[in-house]
Amino acid sequence: MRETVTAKDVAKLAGVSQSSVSRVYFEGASVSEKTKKRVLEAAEELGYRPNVYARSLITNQSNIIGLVMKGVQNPFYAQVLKRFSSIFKQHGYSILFVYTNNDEIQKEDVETLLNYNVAGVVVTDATMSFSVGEEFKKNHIPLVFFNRKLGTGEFHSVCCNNLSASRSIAQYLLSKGASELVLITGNEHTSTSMEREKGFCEVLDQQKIAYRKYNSDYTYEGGHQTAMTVLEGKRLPSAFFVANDIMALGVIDALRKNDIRIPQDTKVVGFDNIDMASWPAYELTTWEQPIEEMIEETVNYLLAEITSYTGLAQIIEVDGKFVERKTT
Amino acid sequence: MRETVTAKDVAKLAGVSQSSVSRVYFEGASVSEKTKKRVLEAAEELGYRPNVYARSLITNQSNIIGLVMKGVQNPFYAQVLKRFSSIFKQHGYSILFVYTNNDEIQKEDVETLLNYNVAGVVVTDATMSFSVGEEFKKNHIPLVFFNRKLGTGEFHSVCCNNLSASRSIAQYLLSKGASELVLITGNEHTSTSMEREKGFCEVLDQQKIAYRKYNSDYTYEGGHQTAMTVLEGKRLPSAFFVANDIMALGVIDALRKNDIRIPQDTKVVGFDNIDMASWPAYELTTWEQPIEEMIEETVNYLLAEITSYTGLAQIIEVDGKFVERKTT
DNA sequence: CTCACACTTGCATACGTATGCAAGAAACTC
DNA sequence: GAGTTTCTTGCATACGTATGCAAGTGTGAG
Repeated sequence: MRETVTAKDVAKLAGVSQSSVSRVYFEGASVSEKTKKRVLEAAEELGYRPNVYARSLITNQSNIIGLVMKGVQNPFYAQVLKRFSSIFKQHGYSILFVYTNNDEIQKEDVETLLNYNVAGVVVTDATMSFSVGEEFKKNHIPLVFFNRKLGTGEFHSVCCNNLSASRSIAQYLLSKGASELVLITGNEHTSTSMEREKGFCEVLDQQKIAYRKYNSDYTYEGGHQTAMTVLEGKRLPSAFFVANDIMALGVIDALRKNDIRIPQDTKVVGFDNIDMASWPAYELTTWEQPIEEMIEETVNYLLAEITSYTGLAQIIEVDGKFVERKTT
Repeated sequence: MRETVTAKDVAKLAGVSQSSVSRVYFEGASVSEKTKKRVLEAAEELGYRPNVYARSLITNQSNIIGLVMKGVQNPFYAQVLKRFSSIFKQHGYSILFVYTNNDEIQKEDVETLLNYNVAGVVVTDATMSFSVGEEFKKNHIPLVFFNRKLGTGEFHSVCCNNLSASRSIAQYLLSKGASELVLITGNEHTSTSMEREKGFCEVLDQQKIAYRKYNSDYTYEGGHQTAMTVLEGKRLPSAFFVANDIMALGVIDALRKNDIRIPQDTKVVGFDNIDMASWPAYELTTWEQPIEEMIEETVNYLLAEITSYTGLAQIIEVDGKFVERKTT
């Protein structure tokens, strides 16, 4: 039923050995131009494609990048997915997409990645235990935490400089005369949430400005719900700092539902600068994460580690920039 | 560096043959409970995981589903991605995510899918040439067009009943007293766009209602831009039918920018019922595509075809339902 | 022409698993 | 207990490729 064309078939047609066929398709092997040409012609005629499984079996390598993601529905990560897929394809890698329901990456997911002997792994918004990270290290599989950190430098990580960003945001809000603030964080176990909280609160504490903190979950619904809860309290805060944009949109809609005018009655600042933040319906002031730069850093590191594994980890923080719009 | 534990190692420790180990991990092979237990214990102790590449090499099968997608940034497809990943994982399949930049799926992408000998393929919003579809058929790889059609029944397809849906929408708008309409389509080469146009226009033609048609691209920016173009004309249409929600949001924002009140001055109807359609900022009237049902149909077909390939194709159309909100 | 060297090629084998076959063990029938 | 059937197991081999090794080819220097 399925006529598999093997290197042997091509060899026969081209009048060479199977080894030579193999060498034609193997980067860096030594073949003469003449046989290369003959092999390629024969391959073309037969419709030969090297069998990735046989190849991976023997080389113990693959051209697959594992991409672990949870919040696909957050436009920020949708864009991240798109860019990673696009760039890795250019470099000849395919994407094994691993969706994690739970916050923490499951053992099952890790096994999948190990089973396919992925060339590298990008973990985006899923959290991961230390031991799982070690598992990859043990297998010499390069790993990057994208927009997350784990531990204290044991693993490679590419992030926005959340600390300085959230400090800037706090200072900006204070300069606008905000007096009583509300902070809405994302999943409290994530480094991004903790850092954005830390930088923000540091400044406020220092200036002895009162603030309330609410914990949410990085989703629109979460932001919306949390804002509703905030509004149950008597006092309307003078500004909201929301740990990501999609939650911020939920907050804005909740405020509007309560006929609270933005930015007159209160202000809202998000984080990410997703496309929607610039939509006329929201015009959200936010902090732009430099996605392209972050992705480039991630890809470069992974490709380098794939070529020659060192296991050296570094925490790379890129700045991004403040984007002022109409919610402040 | 990488200590690979093989079935042979497990066999030695368990005091059985490699074949027996293999049989323990192979669905449906005959092994006694006793040896099964011993093998599993030995495997546990050594940390054995069957090598997928060796397995695929010999069985000529894989546990990979290829998912081809373009508009990841459209929340509709983000949700589709999430659901497919989740469900296929439950059935023991991994997802090879293939992002296509171009409208049409590239030869390169097809080769990737064939190289990995995917168990099945789901093509969502990418268009595909007939010959490419035949390629999969030739290799007995089940293929589903999700929310798209190709040809006239040669390939399996799961769609919303676009024709009847868009007819209903037209009738609804007429019942609301709309007199001069605007239709904004998506990518004009896609079956969804053509069908939604056809159903809509059929009704209008029949009733001799005037309408203008504009071609756009299924994105927010496209919808926004197209609406701006529409508004350059002198007459404001009494209603817009926009071929998907994300474009419709762009249309709404464009209308608002021009101080046009919805639904008083004009009305807007979308298609998909993405989460954002229900957000207070938009409250978009739309047609709900029954994602869960469509996904279930797709998965069932694929799983059945994977178990036993027939190559029989069917066009499955599910109804969905009208969701009336505040833009009409 | 000889020798040394670089380059190219084929042979044989290995990667880790699945599976047909035959033999052995076990269970069951009469 | 003998005969029959079912279940279980090990042996050997195959899947399609990469690669060490040795042999072959060609090139250039002297």
